[in-house]
Amino acid sequence: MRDQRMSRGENILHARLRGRESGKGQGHKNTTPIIAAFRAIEYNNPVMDYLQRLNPQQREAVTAPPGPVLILAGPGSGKTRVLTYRVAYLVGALGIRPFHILAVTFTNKAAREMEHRIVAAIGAQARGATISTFHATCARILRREADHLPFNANFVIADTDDQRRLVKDVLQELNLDPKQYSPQKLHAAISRLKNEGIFPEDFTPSSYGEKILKRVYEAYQNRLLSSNLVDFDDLLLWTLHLLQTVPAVHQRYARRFQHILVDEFQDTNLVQYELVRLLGAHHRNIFVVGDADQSIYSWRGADYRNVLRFEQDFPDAKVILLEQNYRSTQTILDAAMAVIAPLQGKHRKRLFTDRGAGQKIVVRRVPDDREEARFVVETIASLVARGQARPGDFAIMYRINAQSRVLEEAFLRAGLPYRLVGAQRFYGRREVKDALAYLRLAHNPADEVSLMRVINVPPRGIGAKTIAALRTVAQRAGLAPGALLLHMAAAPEDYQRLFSPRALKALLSFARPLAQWYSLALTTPPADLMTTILTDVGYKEYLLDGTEEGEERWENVRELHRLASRYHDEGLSAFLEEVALVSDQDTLEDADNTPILLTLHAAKGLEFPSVFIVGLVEGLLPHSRAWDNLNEMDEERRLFYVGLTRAKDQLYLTYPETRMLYGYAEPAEPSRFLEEIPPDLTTGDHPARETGGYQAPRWEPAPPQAPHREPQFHTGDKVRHPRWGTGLVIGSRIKDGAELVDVAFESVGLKRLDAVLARLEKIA
DNA sequence: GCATCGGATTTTTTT
DNA sequence: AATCCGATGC
Repeated sequence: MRDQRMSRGENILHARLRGRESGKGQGHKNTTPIIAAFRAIEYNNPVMDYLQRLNPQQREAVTAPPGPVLILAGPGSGKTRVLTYRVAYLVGALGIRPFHILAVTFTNKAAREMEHRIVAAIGAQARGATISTFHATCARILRREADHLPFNANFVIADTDDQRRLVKDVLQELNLDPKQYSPQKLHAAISRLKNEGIFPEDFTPSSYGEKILKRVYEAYQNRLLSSNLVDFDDLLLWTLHLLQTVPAVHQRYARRFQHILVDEFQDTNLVQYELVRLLGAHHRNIFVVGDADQSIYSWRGADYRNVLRFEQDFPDAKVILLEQNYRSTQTILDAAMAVIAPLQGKHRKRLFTDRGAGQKIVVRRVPDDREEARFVVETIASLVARGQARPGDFAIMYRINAQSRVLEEAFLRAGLPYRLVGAQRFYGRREVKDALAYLRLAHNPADEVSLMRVINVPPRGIGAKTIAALRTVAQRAGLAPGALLLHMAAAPEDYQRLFSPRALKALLSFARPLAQWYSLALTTPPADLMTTILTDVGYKEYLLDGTEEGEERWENVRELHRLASRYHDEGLSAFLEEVALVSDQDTLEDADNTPILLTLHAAKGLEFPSVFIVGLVEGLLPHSRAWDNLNEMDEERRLFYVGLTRAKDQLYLTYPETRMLYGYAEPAEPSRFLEEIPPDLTTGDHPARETGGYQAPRWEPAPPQAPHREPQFHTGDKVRHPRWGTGLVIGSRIKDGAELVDVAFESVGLKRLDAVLARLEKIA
């Protein structure tokens, strides 16, 4: 009731506002109390100041009347700004309670940033709005509504690794040969079904392969449920199911979320679309922002056609195009447009800026990925040294994570700090996963994936045989193996007939502490619980095997402990959820002024003054997986487009003549996308520019390695270093194409330096 | 049950 | 190159 009234009030206010806007010429004749009130808001409210700073299209978007709104926003067109001010406007100008606002993004970082900016715009009155990711929002709803669901509220979120393990397990259970039915592919197929909103029982197989798929999907889903687990896709799927089948729940959330805003709308999948549509079915206050040209997640079920669907489902939607770019130079935009020109689309954009042409794009051909990395590091180092840039101005982007390695090495070698975006690096580590599995188990002993992960780590005499026996007994008892263990700890005598003495002893050695952790988990903060568990099982001693690697692993566990200690008040459940839902982008902190290494995917939504895109060769970008698939090829193109449009001022594009494949160097062709960039926009080694030159016949052995360079410095030379002053060269040699010079400085003594990086000069 | 070795297999991108 | 898997020997 109350909600209804409020939203009617909003509409009245809004109608007045619009009337006033369109009738500007009429002056201030109409001074009803409500308009007077509105003017007071206008002059006292910071939001209204900000409105002045938006361009007409942005302002139109921000102040659009409630109802369906579709914003098609080119890169750098101020889309985050529009979203942020829209929320600020809803609250500050229309008086909507934040409680009624739901803004969804794809990463926690984006959500945090939006919240931060909203608070900056309208202050503390913004508190209470739900600004979060799809997945986190759904997880919250599921926990609250667990009564209606086939799992309970302390479910744990299964990550990709868990999911893959489960599929493998299931294959074994069904006696299917994992070589014949790739777990990877089956898992992908299951995920695709889930993203389309299809539960196992809804799936009608139409071929033998699909029959198998259905069986695996069913078994997989049963395993998840019996473990009280939920995978990423389930978070969305179960929430949709809930809204569709439980009217009371649907009403509750549809009433609560009177205004829904969605960022990166082109990356929503069908289930997400349906969620939004259902939640907004009554009030229709749905404000979505997207750019079909930046759709790069179709492999994850994202469907940019949701943009079209939206237009169909809400034919009265206000559609606003944001085309002016405030980020990049025209040169960069021209290159970006050339790259996506071959794509077909309804609204082909024209990107423009008033920033001017700017610098040409630097294109660089290099012999291999190591030289490429060296080029990147040297370029950065020399620009920074000359005071022309700050280290934090640079981002280096690549197609696949494996490419980061060489880059990291180059930075390390040069002694320059860098930051790598990627959570997997940490959360994917074995020791981190082990420690988390213990915590998950203490929280939810039914979790079979976690149980199997750590039941014999460190080794405690529970091998395949014992595990099989445990599973059989558990199945007969109708319990999850973990639950059975708890019972076993309480009443070991019941199990003497069921297990061999040896197996029973081994199982009890795990079951007893498990039971303790389980009761401890209710009251103990996560970090303390972790300490207890790891001490109980002797995990530290297990890791510290005297090797350096062991030290490193233990260090990672301690890092996890530090993270856990931040959840002292929120508790274990919150910690586990947070850990499951961190995205790669979330690991990026913008403060620390160092170059950033990241995949092109992770770069979406970010911007940097200078951007390197490396590895621009066929097979990498476009990735070889896309070679025989037009849709995927288009997506590769968009991915490159996303990368290009991250740059504000300067782009560097590099392509090695070889690429590494499974540890071997293979000859590589320049990327077709690179060739499509008009050469005029570039300087350096654009592939089209070398057509006149001599080209070695392909079949001949590769030309001699990188030109063997002679040292430029010789023993006895006098040199000057920008920081250490003058010194005497006492030796020099070429290593990995770099010249390493030993210099005795008058100030600091003996140093070995890279001649280029150190900007060493000869003096007479 | 456990450690070790050799061979196969892998990688696209991520909530 | 690095990890995973299975077979082998203890």
